[in-house]
Amino acid sequence: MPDVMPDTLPNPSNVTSLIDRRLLHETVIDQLRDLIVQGELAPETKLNERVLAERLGTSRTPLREAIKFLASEGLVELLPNRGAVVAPLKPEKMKEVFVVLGALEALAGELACRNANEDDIADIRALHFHMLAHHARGELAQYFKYNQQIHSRIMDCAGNATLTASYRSLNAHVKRARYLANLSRERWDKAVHEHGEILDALTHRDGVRLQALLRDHLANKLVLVMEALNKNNKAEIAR
Amino acid sequence: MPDVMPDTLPNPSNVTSLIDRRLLHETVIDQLRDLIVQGELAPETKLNERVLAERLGTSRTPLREAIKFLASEGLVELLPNRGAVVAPLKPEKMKEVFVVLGALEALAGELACRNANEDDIADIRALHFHMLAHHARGELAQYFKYNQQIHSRIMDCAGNATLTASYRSLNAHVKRARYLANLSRERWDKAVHEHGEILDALTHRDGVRLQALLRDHLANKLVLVMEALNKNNKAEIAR
DNA sequence: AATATCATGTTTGTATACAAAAAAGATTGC
DNA sequence: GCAATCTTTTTTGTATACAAACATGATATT
Repeated sequence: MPDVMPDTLPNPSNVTSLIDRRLLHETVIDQLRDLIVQGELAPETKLNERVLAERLGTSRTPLREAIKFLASEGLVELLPNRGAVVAPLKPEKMKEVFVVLGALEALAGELACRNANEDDIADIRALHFHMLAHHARGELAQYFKYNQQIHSRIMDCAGNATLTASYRSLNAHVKRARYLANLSRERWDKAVHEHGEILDALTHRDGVRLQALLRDHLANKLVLVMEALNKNNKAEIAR
Repeated sequence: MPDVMPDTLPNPSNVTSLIDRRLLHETVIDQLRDLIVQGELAPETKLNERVLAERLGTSRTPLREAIKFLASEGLVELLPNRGAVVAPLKPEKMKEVFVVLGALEALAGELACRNANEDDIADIRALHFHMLAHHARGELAQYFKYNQQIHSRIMDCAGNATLTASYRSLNAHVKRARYLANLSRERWDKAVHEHGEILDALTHRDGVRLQALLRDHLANKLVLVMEALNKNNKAEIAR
């Protein structure tokens, strides 16, 4: 039969094809988002288009498109005729975000208790014990990683992509604050304990309890972030 | 020697300068969003950049930025190397959106019962009776307008701008489906009755009850939209 | 010297030009 | 006559060029 394999290596000369290949301007969006979320671009930093474009190895046009995209996510703010800045990390805004995230996570917990299958829960349990190990060794970065994964997996178990997208978008704001939260051992232990209860509620598919636990867990996290933000603010004022 | 009046009437030929003047590309975002939400640009319509730019009286660059912005809101979908299309109106997606909206409105109701002042509630009551009047006269468009305003005002009373933003973004999807919902008198009467209870719960600041009512109200609305969507789908298949 | 006005430079906003990819159409081989 | 490939055309993606707005620094006048 015919078929001469029409699509073997159609673009061998493309420089970026080695790694990216078919993702194009979305790369810029992800790169810029990472810079902001990881704090490399601090809150209120002016986004100079020429400089940033050069840094990301692209031109102003795709960068501006990425900026507009992230503006809709709330990570950057657009100033008419004055460009864009990284969205400020205001305590007031943080409170708002946490309240909404609380509702979204509570919903996810409820849905997850209904929809998760046993394999899902086994995966989450595995993540939980990884997290415990890193907690025991005091490895904060690794702990955070598994912590995030657990919450993400619960979110995924809810089986609602729209919910997941909203969660991700709002959670990006929280992630930005994470790097400045100085976790005391006491608080840390408490958070870990809460996670134990969360896993337990999920295991028993106790949706009502899981909702309450997730809400409380988030409220406690808010306290941490607020303390860190206030300390940060004071330091800035004293400067 | 000074000055030959360099900037007198720099753009006398600019057509749009008469009205807009200082709002710039955000105009394009709003225009495009309206076109999509009002159904002028039907779901799955390919967004031809040249044509659309001409239609909106601008160039491709600002239009593309607007498209990226709306992509983040979920109103358009980006196809790599193939441009963008108006996001399809899938029943599955609608279900998801309504579930999340339910959680957001419930949260808003709870917060509104705590934070609203008496003037706020009086305003909402006024809107409610306007809505009743239009319902009595069978004026659907006007009814929808006041209906939307009531829900928006409750949202505002929650005093959480982040919550409001998330709500607006998701609600845009629902608005798109509205124009095809063929409301029977029976259903319509039921929705109006529910609104009466909602107002009552708010008046008595019964947060728990208001939450439940808003969730139910939304669930009923979902049923309507789903029926309309299914009918629409069947019509398309039969076509 | 202080302030106001002007001049310069930088940055954003928009339009256009160019390149790569996809779609549509024509041509050739079977 | 049909199908597959090649060509042409359209459309997207990116870069650049130009114009308006903003910021900044200098000059002049009181």
